[in-house]
Amino acid sequence: MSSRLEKARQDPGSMKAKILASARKIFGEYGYNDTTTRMIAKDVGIDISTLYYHWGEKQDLYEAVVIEIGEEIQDQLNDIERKVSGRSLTTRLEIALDMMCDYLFAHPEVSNLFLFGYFNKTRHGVALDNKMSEYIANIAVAMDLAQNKKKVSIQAKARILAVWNTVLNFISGESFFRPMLATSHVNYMKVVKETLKFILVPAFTSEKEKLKIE
Amino acid sequence: MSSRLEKARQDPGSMKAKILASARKIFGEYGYNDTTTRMIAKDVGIDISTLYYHWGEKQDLYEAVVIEIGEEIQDQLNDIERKVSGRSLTTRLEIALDMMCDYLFAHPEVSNLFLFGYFNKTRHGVALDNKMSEYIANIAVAMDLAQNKKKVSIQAKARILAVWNTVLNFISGESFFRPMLATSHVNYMKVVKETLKFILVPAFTSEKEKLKIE
DNA sequence: ACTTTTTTCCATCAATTGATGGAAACACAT
DNA sequence: ATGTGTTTCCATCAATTGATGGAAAAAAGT
Repeated sequence: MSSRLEKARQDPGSMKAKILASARKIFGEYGYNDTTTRMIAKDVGIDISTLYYHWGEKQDLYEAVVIEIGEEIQDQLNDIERKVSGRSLTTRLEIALDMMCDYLFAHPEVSNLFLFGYFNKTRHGVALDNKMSEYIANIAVAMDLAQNKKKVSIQAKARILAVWNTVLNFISGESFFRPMLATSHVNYMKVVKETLKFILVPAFTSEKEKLKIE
Repeated sequence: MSSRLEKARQDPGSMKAKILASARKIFGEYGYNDTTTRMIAKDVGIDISTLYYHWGEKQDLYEAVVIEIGEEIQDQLNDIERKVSGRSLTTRLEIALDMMCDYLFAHPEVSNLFLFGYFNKTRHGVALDNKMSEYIANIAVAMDLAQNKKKVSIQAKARILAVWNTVLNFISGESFFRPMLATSHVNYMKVVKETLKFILVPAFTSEKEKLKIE
């Protein structure tokens, strides 16, 4: 299935790639179980047997989507790490939150698929679990919560998870939260960024001082 | 359907009530679409037509579950408000987080159903949306983020949402997060509480000082 | 003991869904 | 043009699922 994904990447105009793109969109909107192969096929404009011809089982197609997104996240984290290196902790946090928000708001299916993966009891092949631990370790080091990728305390991990989730929730929950806030999409993005900084920056910057004591 | 719920409440030993209890469990575990009426019936130990005899459509049963949980949350918030009144902001936050965590860890299906409701594009009748705005306004006042229930700023609302989501995520995501933290259930609960306080208390207590300036 | 009402289960339906076989349509080299 | 391999679609299957009709069983009323 990894080779299938590679082929789709090699030729973005190929039917394989088109199907993958639609699959990503639909899976991201409805989750694995609520997405039917017919929905994806209709979105591409093909018969479902054509979809099966190119991708085989529904599961394989889903896994390809998950893998693709996993790599995208990794790229994004690398980008962020490059941009924030050398800055102060507060600035690092602010830039990281801004960049992550921009990316996720532009690709809302990503946060949806993450959250679907978290809370679904019924597992569908490869989840994002695998890479998750790695991401967390990297972020912990980048945010000065750990000196060594190998040795990240449980507290540090939990804090990263809290941050990560808070971001994902605001993106995925927009259709639910925005009516409550009675505001536009553009202003919602602004408020989300503000709120994230408001909540997260104090915690981690005052922790910096606590660390000196320890 | 409200009268149906009332009947179930009147006699907790009734078949109606047993079905409701099982429905709450199963819906909370798998979400609306991934729960079949057969799963619930099997959990109760009855035939599915018995279930339909008592509750009618699947949707009605689901709505009854949502209503029940909504009322439970309201009670819980009232409890909290009673206990924290008069305390300092920091203490209020700490007590509120502790109590909410205790309740949600004891009833994990509650946070699951909340999150399912947030992110599902396919709506299933009554969601928890309605009460949500009310809850937020109440919490905002209780946490000194607003003077008046009627006038809660968009920033205040967003902050409450962030806190609320962070809590829900840790509860619902336990099966996903705990392996990453490689710890026991009991210790997970402890770490979650610590993490929530770590992240949330500084944000809101330093805001308190900012407010004096404004 | 008898009706009458309520409750439970068996059998079944129609719609949806993941998946496949096989025929047609297409592409392309010779 | 002919043959070969690829791609696409139509028809269909088996399993699942929400839902119902009707008969049996249980409870309640007289």
